[in-house]
Amino acid sequence: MRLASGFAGDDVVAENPLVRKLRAYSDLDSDDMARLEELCVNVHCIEPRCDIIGDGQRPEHNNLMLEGWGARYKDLPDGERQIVGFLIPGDFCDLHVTLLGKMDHGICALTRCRVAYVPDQLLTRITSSSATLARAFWRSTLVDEAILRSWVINNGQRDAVEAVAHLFCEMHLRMTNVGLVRDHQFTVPVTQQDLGDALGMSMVHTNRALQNLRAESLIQFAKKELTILDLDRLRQRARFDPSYLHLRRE
Amino acid sequence: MRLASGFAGDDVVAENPLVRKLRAYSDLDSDDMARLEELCVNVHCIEPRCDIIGDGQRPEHNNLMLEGWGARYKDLPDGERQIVGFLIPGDFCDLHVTLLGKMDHGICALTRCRVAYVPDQLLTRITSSSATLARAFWRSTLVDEAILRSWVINNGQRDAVEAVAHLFCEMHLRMTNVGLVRDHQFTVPVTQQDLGDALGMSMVHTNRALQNLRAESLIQFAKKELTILDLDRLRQRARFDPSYLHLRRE
DNA sequence: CGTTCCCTTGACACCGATCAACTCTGGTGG
DNA sequence: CCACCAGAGTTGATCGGTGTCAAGGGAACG
Repeated sequence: MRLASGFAGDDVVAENPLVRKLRAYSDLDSDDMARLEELCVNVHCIEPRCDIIGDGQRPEHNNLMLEGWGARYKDLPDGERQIVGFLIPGDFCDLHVTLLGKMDHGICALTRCRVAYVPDQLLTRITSSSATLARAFWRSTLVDEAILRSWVINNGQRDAVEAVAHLFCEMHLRMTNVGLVRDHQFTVPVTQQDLGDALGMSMVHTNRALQNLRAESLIQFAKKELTILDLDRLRQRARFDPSYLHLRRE
Repeated sequence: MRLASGFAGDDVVAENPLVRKLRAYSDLDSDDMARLEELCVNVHCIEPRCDIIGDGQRPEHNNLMLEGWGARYKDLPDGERQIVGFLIPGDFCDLHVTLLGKMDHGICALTRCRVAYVPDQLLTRITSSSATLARAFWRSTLVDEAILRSWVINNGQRDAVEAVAHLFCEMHLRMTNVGLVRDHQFTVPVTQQDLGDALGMSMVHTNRALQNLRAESLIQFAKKELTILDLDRLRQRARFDPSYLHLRRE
């Protein structure tokens, strides 16, 4: 299977993104991988700027992102929107949220997305048939939590330029992890408004932080394509420590 | 069993805090509750300002807070500290983090704490013997994640006064949930420095935000005791919506 | 070829950081 | 009993980062 993302250059890249992602945390045998493929049969397309699942809804299945980017968001009473997470291929939107009942935030598509609807029973069947996979899912939720902690730090302790740089470093690793980075370049299909909503700053100031990073020759960012010109210096600028992502390489 | 916290007024309050907490999410039968009690046998005392588990350590057991307050924190290269979570009785410090290997943040005691060391095998044995408990643990980790999202919003979109008010509303509900609130009053054993570290603001400004809330007759806060004078107005001021905590009442 | 969305730039106001000094409290020891 | 001290809280003055407002530019698209 070859994804339409335009990055499918070799077999590894063309793999199922969920498989790619989980292999970063655990060794999977071919049975495990086959089981993961099973999860991705019921695939739907979502148009950009449409909700994959809205705030307050009760999901009937788990949404698994196969292609495209999404954003977790929360709309506030005063009309502001905070983005609390970006979703890329291989990410579950709402793993086990059926346990909680209602969603306490929404998830919307930033691009046209391909999303697999995974029934709860299928998920429980698969995790109970493979302890490895059960652990791999656990690990991925723990990493999601670690990412959230790093976002709290981002909004709390870093200035504008550091915050943008840090987010780019994080997305660079996560995208690499699912094989979507080529020559230090990858798609970041967000507007500067979205970036600001994620980092808790205004669009104007986000723009100036980006210009700052460009002026220092650390990145290029145009037409939703991000190129990292000097990874080491970018990470220094962001005070980025990749350990919270718990990837086996790095 | 009667906790030494000084709040043990009736039998319900005197219950194991873990039992109290999980009953907010799920119906537990007496077997389940007995199993939870089993988790709390190996209890240790931690002195204030000591690490319960340090950044980078590999935990050999799960730490369960039985009494006292703790803080998740991350020290940054420049000497700043960001607190990314408060731990109160009934909270697991590092549930399943053994799956990830190293801790990516530290947890320190804010007061003298009583902490149960729960071996991994015991935890897995108990969750596999009761589907209800397995689900209850899942739910509590999902709520932890929801709390983190609200902290991102706190640091991103709210001004100083709102942020403090929101944190107090959250702690009020969480403390109520484990029976540690009496007459709208409960212990919040943090310094204004700690508060600032949690909210991403300076101690001086935290102080001014507190004075603001006091001037509006919304709270009293002295000697680590917080009294909520007008819950409705405090929640309005904080734009607090309790649904993210997914408690069955509220 | 005009509309729309997104990016960019400048001016200005303000929130919150920083620095510094002072108070208050509780604890310790003479 | 008092002197001293350390930690926490409080206050005022000043500075800088960021938000806000407003206007203009550029690219994609029908």
